[in-house]
Parts: sequence; structure tokens; C-alpha cells
Amino acid sequence: MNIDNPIASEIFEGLSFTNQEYHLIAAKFEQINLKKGEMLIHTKDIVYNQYYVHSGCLRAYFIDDSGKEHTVQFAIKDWWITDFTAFFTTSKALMNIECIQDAIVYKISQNNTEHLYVEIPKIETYIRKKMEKRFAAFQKRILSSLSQSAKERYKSFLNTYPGIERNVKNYHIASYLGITAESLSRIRKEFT
Amino acid sequence: MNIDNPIASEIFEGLSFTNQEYHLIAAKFEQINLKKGEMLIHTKDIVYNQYYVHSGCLRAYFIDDSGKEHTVQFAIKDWWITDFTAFFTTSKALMNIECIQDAIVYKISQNNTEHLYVEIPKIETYIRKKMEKRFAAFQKRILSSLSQSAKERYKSFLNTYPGIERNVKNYHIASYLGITAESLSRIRKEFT
DNA sequence: CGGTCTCTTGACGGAGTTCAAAGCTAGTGG
DNA sequence: CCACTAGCTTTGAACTCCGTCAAGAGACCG
Repeated sequence: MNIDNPIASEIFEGLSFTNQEYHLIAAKFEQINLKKGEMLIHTKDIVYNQYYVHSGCLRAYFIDDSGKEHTVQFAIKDWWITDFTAFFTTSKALMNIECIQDAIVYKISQNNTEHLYVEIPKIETYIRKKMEKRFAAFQKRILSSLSQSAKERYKSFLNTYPGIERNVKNYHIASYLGITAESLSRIRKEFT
Repeated sequence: MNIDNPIASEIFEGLSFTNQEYHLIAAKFEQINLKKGEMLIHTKDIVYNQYYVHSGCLRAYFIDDSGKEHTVQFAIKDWWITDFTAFFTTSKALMNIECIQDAIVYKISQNNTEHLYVEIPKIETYIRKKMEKRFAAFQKRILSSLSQSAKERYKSFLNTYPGIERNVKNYHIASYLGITAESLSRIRKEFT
């Protein structure tokens, strides 16, 4: 951990940088403190930024035509969050992102992300590898939604986000699993 | 289209290369011709390679504990396919990949992929951007499995893979949508 | 301590599954 | 080129899991 630039050391853990590089990195991130309930992204916002989660918890959710919420992702420490579809194409968000436990996040814009990749190529490699892992995790989630019952998906969820029950409302978890809060309640009853 | 190296021009469409770079690229890919029914990857194989689809059609599927098949991905022209989870970590495949229409694919190993990224950094950038698109597409698929009925998912599927009905068995599509072949049959009946 | 948000419980309904059988279709060999 | 067969698709009937609606119990916060 480099005391001069804890942000760079935290976000790109394992990489080492020159002082000049630390400078380049630090200049591109902005710290944002969020209170529970605050919104980071609203539907229809143009998405210029992505966010690295230092602490706290956020969730990305989608509201369908019938008004129902569907949680696509939770983000806890060391996760990145944004509406990636909108971010990658700098277009309008289809999702909302809200803070569900007081959080500190580091914001970086799309432009600055691309600049960083050019200025410090090992960051592009680092992020690519991280994305490969996320990619694999997504594939796993699709598999689980195809092949598992609600009860099994709930078990998998507890493994993916250990200890998250303490931070997150059950109806948020239900909307992540693709079931209703009532069904989750019945599943939880069977568990004990 | 560079006549000296059609493979590089096809796979990295839009990028231009020096003759030396064309050489580097061509040396890393190997063309494989597949007949319908051939398997590219079996469960438990160590996955060293990924494949760029030049023509034909393949599918990646998972067999769950009860023996049921679940199609995770179809790949047609200009898609990449492999068991990405296993490929990124050079570990054992959980999925099977089979050819469902005679195909020509270009194979590249994990090592050669990494070498290519180092030797020609713009390829790393190119692939990263492509992956960002896939990432967004995955997110969309998760959303659709959470928020849409089987009938709506079938419509989305037809948009994602236009014209694929001609190549693919209905029970493969059903297993991609997460429903039974019987249910898909009933849905299709309503459509006409 | 009162009000609102969250979780639980019950009764009913519907989308999709399962199992079984019949109808098609495409590929193979005579 | 036709006939046969194996694989694929359709159809029907009963069943199951989960959703919906509604009401009550509990928890948290000012």
C-alpha cells in the first residue's frame, strides 16, 4: 500500500507504479460519498462514468414495463458498478443505481478510462483480466437462472455475496433471484 | 480485405497491420473444419483454446445434475466461442461445445492470445472493446431472463440471432430460452 | 409510542413442466 | 427415386412451482 496514493494501490491492487503514474491515476478519479438511499444513476441519464466501490453497498436495477424492479447487480467492496451497456457506448441508462448502505466510491469517466489505458497499458491488461472474471461470473449466473430452482439460486447467491443478508433487504435479494419477496420468504423458512 | 492475410483482416476487421504484424497473427491461428455433430470441447477437457467462427454454427451447452441440457451460447459468423470460464483460468470445462452446422473456425491458444496482446497492443484494445459489447449483451440476457415471459424471450432471441431458426433445432432454442421443447412448440403455434 | 416499512402467511390462479402418444421430416440405404 | 427409420415436433391431460392479492405480524425510526 503506497501511502502517497492509496486509491491507485487499492483499485489496481498488485500493480506497482512510478510517482508520475500515481499522479496520472489520482488525477482521474474523484471520491464520492453516498448516503443510503441516494441515486448514482437514473434511467435516461447519459452514462459518462463508472464507479469503483471502496466501501458500502450499491445495487443496479431495471424497471420493466409493468413497473416491477429487477436487480441486475449488487456491488460491494472492490466491485465496479455502472450501467455498463450505457457506459460503453456513452448512451442513456436503462438502469438505476442506488446506494443501499452508506458508501464511498471512486468515480472515473469514460474518457479518462480510455486515456488511462493508453498512458499506462498495464492497466488495460489489468482491467481486461478483471473483466474476464466478471464475464465468467455472468456466464455462471445465466447458467444458474437456466438450470436451478429458486431455492438453489438462493444458495448460490449466498456464496457469491457472503454475508450480504445483513446489508440488503430481502425484497432486493428476491428481485435479484427473479422471484417475489413472498416466495423468498417461504424458501427461507424451509432453510432453518 | 488484405489478400495476403484474409484471416487477420476478417478477425480484426477495421484494424490495419504491417506485413510483419500479419505474419505474427497468421502464425498464431489454425483453421479447423468441423462437420455437424463434431464436438469442439467436452466437459472436463482442459480448455487451452478459443475459436473465432468464420462460418457455420456452434453451440455451448451445460448438462445439469438431472441430465438436462442448457444452451448458454450459440455462435455464428464473427462470434468467438469457448468455455470462457475454463479458458480464462486454463481449467477444466464445465460445458460442451458442439458443431450444429458445418463450420470453419480459427483456433488460437490462451498463450498465443496473451502474446498477441503484448506484441500488438491495439489488438488488446480491439478485443477489450468487443468484450465490452458481449458484456453488455450478457447483462441484457440476464435482464430478459428476469423480467420477460417465455414468449417475450423467444421474440428477443429471434432479434439477437436473426435467421437462426433455419439452422437450429427447436429443442436447442428451447434450452437456450430456459423452457422445454413442448412449451416452445406451443409458443410458436400462437405466433402464426 | 405511533407510524411506516418489511417480512410472513394463506388462498387461489396461471405459466410452464412432465409424461405419453401421435404426426412430421429428413437422411439413409436399397 | 422411393421407402423406411430415427429424430424432431406437436398435442393433450394432469400436475407443480411460483406469482398475485390480501391481511396480519414484526421491526425500525423519529
